[in-house]
Amino acid sequence: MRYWLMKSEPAEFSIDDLAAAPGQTTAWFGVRNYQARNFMRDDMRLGDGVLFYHSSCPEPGVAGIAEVSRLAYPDDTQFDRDSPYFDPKSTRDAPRWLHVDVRLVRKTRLIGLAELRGHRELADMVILRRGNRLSITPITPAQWKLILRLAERKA
DNA sequence: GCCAACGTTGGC
DNA sequence: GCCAACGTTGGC
Repeated sequence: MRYWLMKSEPAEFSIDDLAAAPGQTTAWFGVRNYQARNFMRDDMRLGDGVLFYHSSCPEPGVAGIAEVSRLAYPDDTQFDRDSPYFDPKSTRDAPRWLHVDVRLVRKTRLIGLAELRGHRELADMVILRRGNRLSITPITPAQWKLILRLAERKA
């Protein structure tokens, strides 16, 4: 069992959108970075823990807990000419982009970036490192435990 | 809107 | 295979 942090821009897909989705589940469509794809394709297992992170928004931070509910399969948006995620170089026979499904476990209070940075034990979180833009990053069991504990605290 | 950091592209 | 140019990310 592994743990992950997955970024989403709430203007595009927020924790509330996930809560409102059928089965409170979504395909993690739109990833177009090989490293992030490889995490989904090669390393994610059913039941892996996911921190749902809001990025590029007024209040960036962890907004909820989710879990991997389906192993990697092709991302349909790569074949859709009308999608911003269309990839003309990808084919049905050899799809370039895969994604997992993610299911909501529960919303949490918003744990903001400043708060995350305030914890020495979280200093190694990939997302807190300077210049990091990777949209899917591994979380250690210790980091996971601490952040879940923070989630239970009052805002 | 700014800008640092980083990934990708494409000419050579 | 190098690397400059370019585009994107994402916090501020």
